[in-house]
Amino acid sequence: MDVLKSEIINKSLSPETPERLLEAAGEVFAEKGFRNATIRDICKRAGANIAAVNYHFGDKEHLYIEVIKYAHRTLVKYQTDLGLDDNASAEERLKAFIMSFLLRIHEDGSPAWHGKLMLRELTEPTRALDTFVEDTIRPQFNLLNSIVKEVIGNEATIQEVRASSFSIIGQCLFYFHAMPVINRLVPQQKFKVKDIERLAEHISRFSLTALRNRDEGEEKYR
Amino acid sequence: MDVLKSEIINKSLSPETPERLLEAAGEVFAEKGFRNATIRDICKRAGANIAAVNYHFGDKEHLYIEVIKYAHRTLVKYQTDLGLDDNASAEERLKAFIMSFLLRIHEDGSPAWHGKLMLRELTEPTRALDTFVEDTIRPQFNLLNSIVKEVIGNEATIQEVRASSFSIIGQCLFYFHAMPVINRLVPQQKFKVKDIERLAEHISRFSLTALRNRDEGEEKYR
DNA sequence: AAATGTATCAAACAATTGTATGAATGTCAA
DNA sequence: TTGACATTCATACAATTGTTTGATACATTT
Repeated sequence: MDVLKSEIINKSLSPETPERLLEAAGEVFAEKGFRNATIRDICKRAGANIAAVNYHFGDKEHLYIEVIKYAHRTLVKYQTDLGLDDNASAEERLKAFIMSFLLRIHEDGSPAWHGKLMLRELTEPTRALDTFVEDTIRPQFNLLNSIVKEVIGNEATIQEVRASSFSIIGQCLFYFHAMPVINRLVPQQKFKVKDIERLAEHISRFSLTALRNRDEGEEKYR
Repeated sequence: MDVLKSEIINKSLSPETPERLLEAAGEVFAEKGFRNATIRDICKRAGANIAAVNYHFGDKEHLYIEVIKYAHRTLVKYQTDLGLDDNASAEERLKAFIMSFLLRIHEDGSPAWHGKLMLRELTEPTRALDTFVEDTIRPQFNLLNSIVKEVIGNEATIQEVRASSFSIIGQCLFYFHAMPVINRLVPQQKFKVKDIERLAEHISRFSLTALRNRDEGEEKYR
């Protein structure tokens, strides 16, 4: 409603329904997956008619593609502002990266479905994954790689850097993928913002000590 | 009704069709998920009639439950024999654990669908997850915890031990969850048995150095 | 006011789904 | 053989799905 004023300048007069459809479809797709999501459910949540999807987006698949784009659009807003100064050390930047990663994935706030949808694309990829990897994931991966390389030192091979990055991402993603199992294994553990911070602390410590003492492991195992 | 009775009493008479159904259903469920899997597809792969599922298992949901049990039955066979002697060090046991974990998850052999099905249960749990956690996952988790505690030392709190175990499992699971993304990020990387071994080597090194130098991280961050 | 084009609506369509049914086939004991 | 039983088969059914259609309401322009 607030943004309606600025949007009116553009072409058509009804920007509301498509946006409501995108938001509702995002929730449903994230929750049920592409095929289990029904157009009727989406339209019902959006307060729109059953024919609205076909009218505004053509068909279900095109709606999904637009949802992915929509999610990507709002995700890039989040991931830029880490709030750390330019001359921060690699260690600090790594910790900020992990914290940001965890928060972005674990948000219970308004755009909660973005993360779930991303997870679905990771696990059961659709045609949308290719552009998703190139536009969203690879930049993040490159950023993490550069941080890791700086912590390890310049003697690290690209393979070692990548493997270490995967180790870090894997630790973060675990708390997202395996949530139902975690809740059953350790029922008393909660995941409020405070706990996420503690989690980021642990992963940072774990990873940083592993990276800094890499030479020790090397001489031990080579 | 009499379906269950007959299934129990003389299973020696016609063990073929139910078993073929379980095997085919395992593949399809793992590949498509519960709701996207069609009975027609399952029966077709099993070389059985469309009515076979309803006859032998009642309905689709009971078939799924039996598939989970069936998968669990064959999984426990794999996970016991790690092939390490009794007086092995904690470090060696950790490495063996990781290697076994990765191999079990990454097998391209005959029972390839067990892992995928497990992943589906992790991500989108059904009623079968509860018993699955208690019977299969928790014992493994306890085993890993004991190993980690031995590496760190007795001064470690239970929370630290658990978090470290999660860090290790997370690294392993990542190469299972995010495979489509990994293939796009690093297309040249292959995952033959040889590569799995190298992977286990990396995760072991990464985790062991993190665990052994835990005190360093502590004084740095506390 | 009339005309035009856009958006929404209820209803119906064809395809696919899980499930049920009754006949046909096979098996084995009496 | 006959008869009882378990199994398999083709077919049908009801429910749900994505999609289409034609009528209707609304806003802007002529």
